[in-house]
Amino acid sequence: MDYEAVISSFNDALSSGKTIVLGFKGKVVYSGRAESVLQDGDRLAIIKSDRTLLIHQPSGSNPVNYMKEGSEHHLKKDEHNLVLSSRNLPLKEFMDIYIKAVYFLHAAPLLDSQKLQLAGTERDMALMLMQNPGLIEQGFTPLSNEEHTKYGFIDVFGYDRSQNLVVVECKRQQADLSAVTQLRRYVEKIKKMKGLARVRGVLAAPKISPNALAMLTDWGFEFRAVSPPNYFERHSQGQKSLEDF
Amino acid sequence: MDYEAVISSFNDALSSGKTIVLGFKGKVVYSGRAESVLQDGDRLAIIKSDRTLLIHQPSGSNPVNYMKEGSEHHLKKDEHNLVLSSRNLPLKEFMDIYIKAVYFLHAAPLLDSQKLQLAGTERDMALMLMQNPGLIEQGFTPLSNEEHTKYGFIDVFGYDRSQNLVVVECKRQQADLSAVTQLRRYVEKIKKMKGLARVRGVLAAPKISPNALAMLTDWGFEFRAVSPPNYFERHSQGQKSLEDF
DNA sequence: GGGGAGAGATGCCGC
DNA sequence: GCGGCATTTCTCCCC
Repeated sequence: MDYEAVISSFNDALSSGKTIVLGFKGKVVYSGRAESVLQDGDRLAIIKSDRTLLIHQPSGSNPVNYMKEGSEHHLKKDEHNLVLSSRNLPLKEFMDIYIKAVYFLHAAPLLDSQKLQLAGTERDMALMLMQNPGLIEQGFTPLSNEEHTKYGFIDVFGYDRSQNLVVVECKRQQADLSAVTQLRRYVEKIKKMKGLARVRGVLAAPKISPNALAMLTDWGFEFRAVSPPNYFERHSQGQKSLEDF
Repeated sequence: MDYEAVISSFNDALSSGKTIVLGFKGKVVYSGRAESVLQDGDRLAIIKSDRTLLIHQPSGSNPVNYMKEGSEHHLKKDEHNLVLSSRNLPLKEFMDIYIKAVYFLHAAPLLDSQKLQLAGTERDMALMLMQNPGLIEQGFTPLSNEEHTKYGFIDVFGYDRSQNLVVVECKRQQADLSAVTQLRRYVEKIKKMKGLARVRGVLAAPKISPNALAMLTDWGFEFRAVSPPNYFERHSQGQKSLEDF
């Protein structure tokens, strides 16, 4: 591929805010929050309209290297090869890509103002428990959302039927040791703030790891098997599908 | 763009394990671990040789939607549009992309056997402290790696000059509340395993948040300002650069 | 802008 | 495969 033509197309695309996709063979060197070298291989470079740079290998879901939004990119010829230099001065991050071959270069002015609508998060799970407190236990009475925030980042917070305070920590997937220590931290915070000797801690998650369960029971806390709400599962039998949104 | 030609190119690329890049306008619907809808917009779809699918919007560093390695992908015509259906039956995940326009389609047989060489990780920081125990304090004696692993995932572990056990937790960036609770968990584990009343806990990080510092001192632990080793900074004044590797 | 915490987290290593 | 944990985590929310 003609390097002059590549540089020309690249600069044109960059200045007009197009999204650029480059298939190349080369080496990637990064220096910033850490340091890395990735020896020659075939990769995909993507420069977005916000000047984010992603380097993707032909497998795996994460980029092997990247530069954050607002970075500067310069493509230039260096002896026999192309070099793509990216820098982000405010973040003190630098990347150099030594390009040995260009397989393809494509640029298009992509426009997208949409945001992802997501259901089934931990927040949805907490809302579900506020609306169905019986999923924690009979007689559980959640406090309002206002009061909830007053005590910090506690997912669900309320009283059991004996007027004991209950702190509920939700996890949308299997709860681990850090979920237990997080719950413990919240319970201790409430005890201290309220001057109470007894505050119950409940961990609500679809499942829990054995070690986490051991630590949970050691600390006198409880586990409730609860899964996050799933819009599709709740509505699919009733004719409606996600696609209708 | 001719849809028949697109489908033909796509199927050919997919069956031969090429990496595919598709610039398109359309809607993305996902159902699996959660549920999501993303209304019409211009995006990039990437299918890697391991059949990972990434959907990227024209800004931001993370994919807005994705399907994991090993998913199946089928592109077909549906009335006036194209539909890319992806499914991963073992993971019970599904995605449908309703394509209103194809801006470009490119496929190339990318080959890459290299792994990223990364320096400046938390593990590197722990090794640095093992080799320079004075960074923790004078008289600190780390135990060997074998003994270290015996007690679990503790970063650095040793004795101070008064033969007190010291547990060191490293963070490569600012330490937060969860770093303190993690340290606390390790200290308690060692106390229990060894039957000791006193075990020191040290948090080594470049900095620490105010609340984390408060909790740390509440628990009688200590903070040491230590930054992860940075290969480039250590060698740049001595002529050598990362690029030489 | 910083702190705190979730994420459809992903990826790595160890058992 | 699961468990435990780091990540150049990234992203969002809220102060």
